[in-house]
Amino acid sequence: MADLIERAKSDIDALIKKAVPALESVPGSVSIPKNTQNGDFAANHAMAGAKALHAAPRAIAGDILDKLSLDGTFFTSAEAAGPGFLNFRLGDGWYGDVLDAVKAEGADYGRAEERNGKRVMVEFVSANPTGPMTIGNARGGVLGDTLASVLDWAGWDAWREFYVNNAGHQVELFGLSLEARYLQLILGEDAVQFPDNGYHGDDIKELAAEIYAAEGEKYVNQSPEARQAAFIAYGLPRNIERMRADLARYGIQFDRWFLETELHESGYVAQTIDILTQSGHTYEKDGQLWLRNTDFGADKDECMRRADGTWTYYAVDIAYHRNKFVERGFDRVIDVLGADHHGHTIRFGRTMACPELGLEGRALEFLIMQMVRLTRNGETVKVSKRTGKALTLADLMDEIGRDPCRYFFNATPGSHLEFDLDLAVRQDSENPVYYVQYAHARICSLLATLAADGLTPAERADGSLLTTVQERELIRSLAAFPGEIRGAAADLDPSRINRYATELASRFHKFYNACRIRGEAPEVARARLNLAAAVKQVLENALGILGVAAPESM
RNA sequence: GCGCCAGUAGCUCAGGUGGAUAGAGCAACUGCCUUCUAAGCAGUAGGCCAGGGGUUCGAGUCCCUUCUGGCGUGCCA
Repeated sequence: MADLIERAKSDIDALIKKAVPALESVPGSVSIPKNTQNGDFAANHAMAGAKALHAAPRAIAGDILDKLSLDGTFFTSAEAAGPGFLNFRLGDGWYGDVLDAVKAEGADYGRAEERNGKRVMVEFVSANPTGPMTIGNARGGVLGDTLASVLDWAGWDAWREFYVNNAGHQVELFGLSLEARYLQLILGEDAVQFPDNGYHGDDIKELAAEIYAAEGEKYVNQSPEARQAAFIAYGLPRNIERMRADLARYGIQFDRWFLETELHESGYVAQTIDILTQSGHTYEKDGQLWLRNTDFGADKDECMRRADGTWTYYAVDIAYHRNKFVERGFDRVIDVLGADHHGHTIRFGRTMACPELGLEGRALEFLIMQMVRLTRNGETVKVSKRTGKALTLADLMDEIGRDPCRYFFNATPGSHLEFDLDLAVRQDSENPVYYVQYAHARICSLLATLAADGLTPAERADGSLLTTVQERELIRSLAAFPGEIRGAAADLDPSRINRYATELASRFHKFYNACRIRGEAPEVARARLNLAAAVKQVLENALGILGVAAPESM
């Protein structure tokens, strides 16, 4: 990977330490100043070393400058400024090198130079299969999917997994709801009471109607248990298939849909909890089995097995994570969860420390995202799958489409996200995704139009032909791409790529308005066209990570 | 009560491991298309970075505290 910003920074660090070896142990750093009048890079070594060297920062800076040699480097000047910064300015060669690197690496520009050989699982969405995907899943979907892409680009072997809770209370409720709707079709709506906590959505009614249409009244005289089991067996696969289809429209495909029932049927849950029992970390109370999670520093203990013999979610989750690490050997696991799960993540982290479980020290991380706040007319709207009033992901795809949705929901995970239902459609024109896509379409048009005039991009870049402020800032943005991917991976913040793409587009639009191509001297025109082509490439790479289309015209 | 996350322009939000004059979009106002896509660009205006202490050469950023909001503290997942 050609990360020319990183290389320039480490070059500066080395140059300074070579000039004044006493700074070798000083934690000086090189950064990019906000204001470009302060140079392209600023080093704070003189300030950081003031104490150790018992000298004023400006004096140290002067000493460094005296002994510094810039011959054969990327830099054309270095000067002391402000409280003791050393400001370095890049020469033409560096700018040309950036463009050549983009051209050389093409669709791989930004990727880590080599795979790290490690496998990371990103588990995300994992919605109950008791109804359609909702708007509540839109955020976790794009964050998880994009995070996996970012990790892949950063050198990891990324695996996308959807955990299907196809067992447990919610599924029972699903069966009861289907049963009620089915019987209501036959016996009349008033003759059958709908379960209190049942799923009220139309999708349940539709499934019940499907069953009735296919098999008639055959279930009326069966036992409730057999009937519910049959309806669950009918409904869940259909719901899962529908979720798969909805997510595919959203641009998300999983490597595996992991069924919770697998953990039950194989006896893996029992086996896992048995480890806890054998090692003395559990106790019985009122016919229930409890994990003494306080042993590991948690604020409370956790129920593992209910009095009726069924496993709790917590018990199954321990087994599932043991499966991820121990059975399947993932080096790292990242669970993308809503903020309403954060309490669980803290307590679960404690459980991981149980020595006998084999999960101690394993790299389990949580990407906690804050909730999406839905508003209408400025007021918060409460929606839930159970009441059947949730806006579905399919609705979103119909009304807004994939690209704006993926861009909109890929926002800083830690911040609340406001989604105004009234503005949902209008967001079309406001969404920055169009700003980015427009830049790409503009470049495509530019290249095509000028090719018709016989003008093609320069084969090799010459930085001395690209010297305006707009050209230089644009090239620096191109150079920043590899570092942005690394940062997004390190911070588990895929929304950084969104912001990067928006800034790159912005700098391109400024360049486009400031720098003409047609009518300029041929060398200049071809150099600028080469720059535009490089921007097109990096926009495609960034949009590819985001799962957003890069249209050739708009 | 305890725990986690947050509070930055009228609104929605950016502000790597502390750095030089806190940024962008929307909304408001002024300009720019007989030549490469105006879904664009240039400019004006808008701020006690919730309040108060502290750490140091230097704080939106780190520590303490108060206030406000969201979420959790289910044998739901």
